[in-house]
Amino acid sequence: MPTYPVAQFPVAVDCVIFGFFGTELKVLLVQRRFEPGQGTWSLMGGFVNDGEGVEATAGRVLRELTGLEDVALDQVRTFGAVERDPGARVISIVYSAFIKVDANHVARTEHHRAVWSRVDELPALIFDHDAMIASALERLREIALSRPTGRELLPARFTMRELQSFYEALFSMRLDASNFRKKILATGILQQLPEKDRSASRRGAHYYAFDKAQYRNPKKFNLSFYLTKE
Amino acid sequence: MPTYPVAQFPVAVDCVIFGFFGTELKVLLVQRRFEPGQGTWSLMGGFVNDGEGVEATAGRVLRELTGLEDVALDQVRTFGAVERDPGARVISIVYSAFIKVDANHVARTEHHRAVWSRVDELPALIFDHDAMIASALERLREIALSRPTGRELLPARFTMRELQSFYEALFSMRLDASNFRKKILATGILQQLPEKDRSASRRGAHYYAFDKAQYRNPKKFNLSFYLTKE
DNA sequence: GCAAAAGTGTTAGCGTTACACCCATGA
DNA sequence: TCATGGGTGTAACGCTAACACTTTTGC
Repeated sequence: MPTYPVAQFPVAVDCVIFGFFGTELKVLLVQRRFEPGQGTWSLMGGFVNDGEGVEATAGRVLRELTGLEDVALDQVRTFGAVERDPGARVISIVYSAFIKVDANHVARTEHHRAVWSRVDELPALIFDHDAMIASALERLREIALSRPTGRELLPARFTMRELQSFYEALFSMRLDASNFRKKILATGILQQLPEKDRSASRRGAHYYAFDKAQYRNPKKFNLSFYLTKE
Repeated sequence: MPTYPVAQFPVAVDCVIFGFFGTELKVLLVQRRFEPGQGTWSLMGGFVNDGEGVEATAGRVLRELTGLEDVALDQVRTFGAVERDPGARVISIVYSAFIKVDANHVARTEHHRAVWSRVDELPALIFDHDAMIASALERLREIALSRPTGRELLPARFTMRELQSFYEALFSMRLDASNFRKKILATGILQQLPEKDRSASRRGAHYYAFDKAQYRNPKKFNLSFYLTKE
């Protein structure tokens, strides 16, 4: 450290938690529990503690809200404008996480009065949390074009239509089912399972799962999504 | 702010300053001026002051080192591991900047004992500054594939070969001159100037400049660089 | 048989790579 | 005139978008 005195700040971590619900991409919002802005919709956040790495803070925040452990967290961006929080100068590091929604953490999220909100229909949010979500979404889109994505958001097995719906929700575009199938199968990241889902059609749709090895290291992966209609 | 006490930390900004020298992409390194690690090679950095946005801190750091104003700064990533600086818990936000090297700031950089170092031949660096540079470089590569890049690094006018050399240095690959020319011209971001550079060939190579309007908003921009040889 | 979704096949066209070839000019 | 880098042309190929078509099966 230099010899002159150095200013110090509270450092927060805010988490953009994504979930996928059939055809809708959503983020988890909570109602802020203290002033300023108590009761306003907000991302789940927390302050970095002494002796705690910021990634660990993000993990703790996620665990508090959802009970989930060992969830991959991606650092998105840091927001450090002077006036971003009118109550105090807080520098906030945004992380994003992708979770599969199930009954286990519903009780916890309800305790925090958390709700899932569609990313394209967000309510008014506190501070710069709308920009935080926009950054996280932009990053997610970039990632989804350059490497396999969705394993953390989709159930263990899923139909081709469900996977397509995920990409359609992410990019807000309709994709051609035939071409989507060929492109995604060509990457080799999917394994076809013997079982079928018969809920949506007479014929039934094969379930797929991500191929663990190929997912990490796909031979070929250059999805380019051009919108087909709408 | 919550009712319980919240830890506070010094927050630093470290700048990865890129420069392009003919065929070599370099970063500006300084010798650290205080302990721990005084004298070790390091990125230029500074601490965020009270009432100063982190982007402003980055601007100040860059100005101190180079004298340059109004340089575009990109936030790269925040490094917040507990032990990253053994002297004190410091959370550091990394910014990158691209500058055109000229005589004006050489005096300043010399005052800081700064040197330009090739990105592929970096000396031992303090703390996690090697990871910071790696992150900045990775980001720069991503950006260069998705939108016009190089205006901040190249001189006001440049030959096609120089532009190609920039991409070759950035991606460490040789590109086919004929195809590079066609691809980059197809984006419409270049204006051919009437003057020629006769230093490298008998015939002379046209100078080009970036078209201001097209650079911001190119009609078509999907450079995909496949290496041709080596 | 029919409807409805799953899944396959085909074609035209575009964009790319690789490389041959022409151009301009100072020495 | 020749060497040198600048610049143009082009053929083969791969990939994509669009969409027609076949399959399966409960009703």
